[in-house]
Amino acid sequence: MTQWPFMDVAVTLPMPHSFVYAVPDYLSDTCRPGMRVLVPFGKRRVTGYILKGRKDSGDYTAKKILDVLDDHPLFPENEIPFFRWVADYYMHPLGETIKTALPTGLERRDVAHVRTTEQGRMALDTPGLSPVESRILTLADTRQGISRKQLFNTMDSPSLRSLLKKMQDSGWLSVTAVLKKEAASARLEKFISPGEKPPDPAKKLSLKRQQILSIVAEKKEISLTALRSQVPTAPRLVKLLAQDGRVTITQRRVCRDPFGDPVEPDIPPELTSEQANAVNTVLNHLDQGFVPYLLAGVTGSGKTEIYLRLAADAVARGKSALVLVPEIALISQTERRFRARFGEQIAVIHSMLSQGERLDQWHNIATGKVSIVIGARSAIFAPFDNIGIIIVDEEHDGSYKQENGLRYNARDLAVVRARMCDCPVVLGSATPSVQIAHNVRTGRFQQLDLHHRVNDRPLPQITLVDLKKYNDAPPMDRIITPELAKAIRTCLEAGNQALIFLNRRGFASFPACSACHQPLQCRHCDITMTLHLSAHVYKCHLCGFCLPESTACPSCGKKAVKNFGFGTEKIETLLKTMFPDARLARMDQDSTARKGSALALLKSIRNRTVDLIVGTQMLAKGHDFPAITLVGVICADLSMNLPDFRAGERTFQLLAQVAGRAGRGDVPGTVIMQTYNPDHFTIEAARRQDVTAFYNREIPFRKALKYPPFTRMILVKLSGPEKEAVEQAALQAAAILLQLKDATPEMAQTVDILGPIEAPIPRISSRFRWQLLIKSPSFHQISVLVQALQNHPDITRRRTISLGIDVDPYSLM
DNA sequence: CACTTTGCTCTG
DNA sequence: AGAGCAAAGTGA
Repeated sequence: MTQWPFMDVAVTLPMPHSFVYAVPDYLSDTCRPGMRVLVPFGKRRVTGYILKGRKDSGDYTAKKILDVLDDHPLFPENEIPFFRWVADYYMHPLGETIKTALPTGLERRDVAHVRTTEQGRMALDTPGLSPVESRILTLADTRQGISRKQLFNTMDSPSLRSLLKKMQDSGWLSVTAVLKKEAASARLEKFISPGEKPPDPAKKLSLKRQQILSIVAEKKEISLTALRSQVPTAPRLVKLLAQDGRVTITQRRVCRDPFGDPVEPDIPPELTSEQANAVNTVLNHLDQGFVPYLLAGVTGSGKTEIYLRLAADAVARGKSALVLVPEIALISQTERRFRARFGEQIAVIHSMLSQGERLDQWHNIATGKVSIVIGARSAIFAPFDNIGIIIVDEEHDGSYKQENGLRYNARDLAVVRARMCDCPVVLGSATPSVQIAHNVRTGRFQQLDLHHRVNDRPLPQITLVDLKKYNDAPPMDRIITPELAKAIRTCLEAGNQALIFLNRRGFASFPACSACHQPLQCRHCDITMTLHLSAHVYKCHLCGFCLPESTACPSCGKKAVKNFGFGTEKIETLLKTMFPDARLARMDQDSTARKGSALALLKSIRNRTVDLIVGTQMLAKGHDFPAITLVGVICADLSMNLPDFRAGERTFQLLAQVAGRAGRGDVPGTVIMQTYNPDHFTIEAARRQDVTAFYNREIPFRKALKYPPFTRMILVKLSGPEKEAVEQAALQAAAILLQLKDATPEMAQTVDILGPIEAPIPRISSRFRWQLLIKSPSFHQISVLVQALQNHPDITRRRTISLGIDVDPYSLM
């Protein structure tokens, strides 16, 4: 291997370009692209990623790499162009893009710490000390001191900077750089194997030692942890035995296993003719390299089996397969089926893994131990160097879009990465997004169809119930109408399961004061809080702020808060009184917060230890529960009136998906959908589960209003702690954009700048929010425009205002 | 004038 | 991002 004297390094800081570092001799054998390094950067040390070697340092005097933090690259060299593409497209610094792609907790950097000196401790007694000063001296009086940043956060005194300087100058405080360690690291374990020396009969061994030797002799090799479970004092004894040469101790990296109980291997079922067709179409066009497919298959048509076959084929070709799935709950199900087929050949990546588990999965991928990955959105960055196919299940799902930091869309990146790897990409959905359906119509995607459910099971019958006719009915009938109640009863009496869907968690979604008529607002955000009865609090769903159940109205001080509105918790209580004999479960963010509880709930549904399940959208998508014959939708219109051009699309998809949970077993399914808008085309299309009808209505609307897929958009979000400053910045940003736009006649024609407007939620976590929407049929135009804005001195200068750039926004909130 | 506060540059 | 420094404020 060529040894380079210098390296291009991307540091984990918001820097647009990479930096050159010198490789010290003692590291020249270890440094390779894809590894993390600790490098000096200005006055401190930060983590960087080696991009490539170079023979000279250019015009720079390169500083030396201080340390190499990996013994194996975290990503293959051929993934770097992909990272560059992502950084470029989403206008995010390269180093931070790579950091987002990698498992969390791998960063090391210097953090400035402030510590009280002996002199400072004595100064505490001096009179005339300001309360701020004594507070600092107290806070910083620990072994490590307190990080400068934390100090700035805890005390918002404006002149803190100069005060600290003064206190440092008088010798009360010392400032040191403390190297922050990785939060996640490899787990090392000791393994014991028989030693070189033959057992010495002259030397008498204790019973315990003999026991250890016999275990080790029998097992050939055993981990110290396993040995300790048999002989508690093993750690000490083993060390002594090793000194005598009777055992050998080796330390090795071990994998923290996130998999639960083993899965029985399955027998691949025979494909339906439709399934076989789809599989063969993809396989017959492998020689064409990159081909994007939309696998449009109705709910229950057996898309997963197609994924399994395609992945198997990729592995047989000596390549790897990347499978993206929207959420953890779904991963568990897909993971089971993949493990049943492929055994231990798979890795999983999702948010319910611990940092260490995620690192180990990543390591298994990067070192080629596995060739299939199943994961949520971030798995699109899996460090494979030889991808044979990329699959995106439930392509339409919004959870593929990351909504903070690097705002990427994993579904879109799947297509980009497939193009770079020159391999097919299959996006599957029963309710394809308007975007992808449009790509099929314009010939950019190939469509694979599954019109029939497996075993020709019928799609469920969907009945709409008009909620308007219950406007004057008792409250109970307005939430669970007599039609729905009757259907649940019939379902339960037949011994089947029913799923009740409401896309809103909590007990009461609209607490308001009966004295002053003000809704109960969050202190930090401009939204109404939600009552969570089981936790006895009102909770803000945006920032997590809580008020006790017994709170007085914040605006008038009277204890007169009444709980209007309803969520899943309330439905659960209602159903409990209506069907006291039914075994009831609720599945939403609150009931699945604990690790493993989501899995336990899904298991109880599959094992039929519950009859009636209330849930939010985490239950609506993708699951296969054969015993569910009834799906009840409490309110079909909830997501429809959001200020977002995709509200209709989302509503349609959600309703069609949730309906698809019914009738996946031998008994045909029924769906009762309660709605205030039974005549709306979105609801009507969902009732008939008619994707085409929905598009035919939706497409002209998108075209007329110049929305995607007919336009490209970038949403520019500005936020900051001061209302006026944010507004000023937004107006200025708009002026800059407008000027740039008008300077180019072509842009003046085609680019639309909407806003600036105050965001639909004007304040979240005490930050005020404004936004601008930039539209044009040409992505290049808006990209150039926003990049110019991002680099504009008037914008970069304002340090209290943060600029968020959302390319291809999914939500306009 | 002494001392803050703020803006700007630079980091290999 | 964060550190250092120069320039602009601020109050006598």
